[in-house]
Parts: sequence; structure tokens; C-alpha cells
Amino acid sequence: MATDAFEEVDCTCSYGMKLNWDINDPKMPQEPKQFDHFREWPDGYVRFIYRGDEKNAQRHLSGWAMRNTNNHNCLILKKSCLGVVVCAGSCYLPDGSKLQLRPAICDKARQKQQKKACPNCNSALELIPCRGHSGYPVTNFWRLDGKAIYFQAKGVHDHPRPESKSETEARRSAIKRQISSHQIQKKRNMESQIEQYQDASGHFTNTLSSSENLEGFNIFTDTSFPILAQPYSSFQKSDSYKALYNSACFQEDIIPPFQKCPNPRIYVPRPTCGYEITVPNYINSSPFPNLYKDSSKKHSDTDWTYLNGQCSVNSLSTHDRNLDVSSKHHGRKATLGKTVYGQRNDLGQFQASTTHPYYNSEYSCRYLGNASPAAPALQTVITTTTKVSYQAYKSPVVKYSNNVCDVKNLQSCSHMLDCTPRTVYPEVKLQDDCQESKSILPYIDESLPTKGERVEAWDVYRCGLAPENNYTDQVDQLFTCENEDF
DNA sequence: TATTGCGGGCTTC
DNA sequence: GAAGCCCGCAATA
Repeated sequence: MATDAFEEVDCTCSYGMKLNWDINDPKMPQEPKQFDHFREWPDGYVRFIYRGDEKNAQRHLSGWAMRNTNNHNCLILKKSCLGVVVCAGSCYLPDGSKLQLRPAICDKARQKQQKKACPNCNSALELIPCRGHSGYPVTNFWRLDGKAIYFQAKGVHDHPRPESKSETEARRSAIKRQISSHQIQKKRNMESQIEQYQDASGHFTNTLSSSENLEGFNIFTDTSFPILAQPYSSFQKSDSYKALYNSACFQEDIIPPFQKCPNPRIYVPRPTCGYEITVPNYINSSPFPNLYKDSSKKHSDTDWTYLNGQCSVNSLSTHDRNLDVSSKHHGRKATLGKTVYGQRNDLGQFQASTTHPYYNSEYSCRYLGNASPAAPALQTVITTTTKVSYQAYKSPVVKYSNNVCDVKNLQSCSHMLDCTPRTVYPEVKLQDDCQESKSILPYIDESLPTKGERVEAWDVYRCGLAPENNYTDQVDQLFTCENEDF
């Protein structure tokens, strides 16, 4: 039974969770003998102990958009989640995914970001705040103590994952590259035309400089502008695509950034890091579609379930999988033309659907009040904000594929999933995130460039994947690549 | 220009 | 008193 397997792998889970400590303890566990691999998407009431030289931990990185919060304790860095920026019109990208942007950390930048329109449908952008910690944003705590970096998360994100920081940065840099390369090309063309003209007429009468003619490109210099994650040619033919770029006065000079796929990490269906478990009735929580999703069938309700039948477990908790489910239902709902956003009470807790335990009417990923302390992965008794005791949450039976995991402790289960070697679950697939994939390997960070630096090379590799390859082939290639490169 | 970390100060419970 | 939040500042990329 799967339970045995769960118990077997449970010991491989977060080392930080094995020890009894709290971020506010006067003394942290002395000289940890083990360390956890860095987790980009911590979720739930979890604790990790990272090596002191873990770069990502040193930078207090997170896939979630976390802003600094003053906790009046200089020893402990506290961050709270900003949520995710989505299209207020709840539109679907041509591939069936939804726009889920990373909120700007800076307040000003975030306000500016929200004033922008959805690049897909021109609706307003909406910030979905995180209320996963008793109605408040999920908080992350970082503490450097000795040679270890202690991490503690409190709350379960009740919203989809935004674009990760590295993806945002990569997208921006890719756009800048596109702009600069296109400008250079344009300038060359202009110069060559000027030369031809001069040669032909003997004198130059054009008073416009080439740089002036390039002003039209400035519209793209705002790299915070959300770029659609569309590698598909179909999208480039779509009305929305035309509307977007025609409105930008680019009828003649449309840069085909998505077609060339300079950085598939940006434009290709979003990698969700780490493992993917193929689980019917679960979908990927990724804000971007999966590589192998058959978009031609996306409008079929039944097929939708299967085609998206994946469970991203790169994050730590089952919560993400809950999000996946609700996301899918969200998709179904929108497909049916119903209102996407529903009622929400003051505490950010939502009505559960009668048809699905995780469905929520307010937003796709606001599910069943898991945002509330009513049913987190672990039922948390908060004595104070910083002192948290854990009680086993008597959860409903959670189904994974054909196996049923009667989860005594969802958190440990999620850890197990997160840490499960591929061999344990035949259906576990490796997706295409360097970060989490790397985590399956021994500590080799130090000799490697940072994630951001790795993106390009990685993306070049992914670009080279033949589109006709089936997903399994791609996964195998990716896995091979990661083992070689990371 | 945006991010990040720090810290003062206010409010709520 | 703990915690959440807002704000400003400075360093940095």
C-alpha cells in the first residue's frame, strides 16, 4: 500500500521539521547535522534548516512574492506574502492558462503594476492578496544562527503561484535583449537605407535620425509589462495578440519574441519546478500550461481533467495540489461562462463548492477555507504569532492516483511527496525547473552559478527540444540535462 | 527603477 | 506585549 511507501520516504523529508524548534526560540538547534535543500515554493506550516552558504537562503529567496515586514526583531527577518496579480477579467490565455503575475514588491511599483491592463484582454489587473495565515498573509521567517539559516513559514497560500522571481527577471532581461537586438537591427537597416538613398540622390535630405525612428520601440522598454507566456504560433495569429501589438503601433515591426523563443522559460509553458505527479483530477498549479498539454482539447471538460491531470509537488504541501484542483474548477467555471469571482467574507475565507471539496467560488485557488485555520495542512494553534504548536489535522482522505493516502498528517505527506525519489512513484515525472530538480542532487551549489545565471543556458537547451517530442522524451532529456549540468 | 533590509511608529487584539 | 501594517530611508542591482 502506498502508506508504507509514504512511511519509508518520510524520513527523507525536511530535516528542519524533524527537530523541535521555533524561529523565536532563544536558541536554535545547535550544530545541525543535516540541512535541507532549498525550497523555492515553501507552503504550509513548515520549517527548514539550510546551510549557511546556501545562496538562495542567504538572499531569503522565495518563489512567492514576499515583502519585508518589520517584526521589530533584528535577529529574525520576517516577510509576508503579497499574493498574485491576475487578470480582473479572468481571461484565458490562448493556451488555456491564466495570467498570474508576480506582484511588485515595492508599494509604488505594485500600484503602478496594477494600473496596467491585462496584455491578453486589456482588462484591469487585480491583486489577489494572500490570506493564508488566519486571514493574514502567509509569513516567512529567516534567521541566521551559526552556520545554519533557519526558515519557518506560517500559513498556507490561498492563491496561485505567481511567476517566480527568476522567471520575472529572466523575462525582463529577455525583453531587453529583444529590444536591443531589434533596435540594432533596425538601426542597421535604416543606415543601409540612408546610404542607399545618399548614393542614389547624392545628398541627404531626410531630417529624421534613425534613433528618432526607433522611438516607437520605447513602448516595449517597460519590461514590467506582462508578456504572455505564449510560444504557440496560434497565439500569434490570435486577435488578442494582434490587438495587443497593433495597439502598440507595431503593425509593421512586430517583434516575434515568442516565436523565436529566446527564452522558453519565459514564453514556454511555465516550469513548475521539480516533480510532477500525474494524478487524475489534479492539475498543475502552474500559472502556465504544461509542455505536453493538448490545447486542442482544453475545452473539453472531461479531457481537461485528464490533460491537466498533474500534481505539482515541487512545493511542500498538499495545498498546492488543492490549488491545482481549484484552478481547474475555476477553468471549468469560466468555460461555462459563469462568474469567476464570487463572494468573499472579510476574513478571506470562502464558501466551498458542494461539488468539489476544494472548489471555491471566489477565486480559483481560494479553496475551502484552507486559507483559514479551519483546515490547513496542519491544524495550527497559535498561542502567539511566533509560538505555534502543531496538531495533527484530521484530514479527509486524499487521493493520489489510484492509491489512497489516508493522510494522518498532510504536512508530512506533502514532504514525502516533495522528497520522494522517482523510483518510489512510477508516475512521478520530472519537470523542468532547475531549482527543484537540483534539490534531488547532493550539495553542489557552491560550484555552480546561481539560478538566475543558469537560466539562459538552460533555456537554450529547452529551446532545442523538438516540438514533436512527446513529453516523456522531453522529460527524459531534461532529466539527463539536469543531471549533467547541475 | 525596482528590490531588499532596516527601523520608527501606529493600531488592533 | 505580540503582531500586522504603513511609511521612509539607504544600499544595491
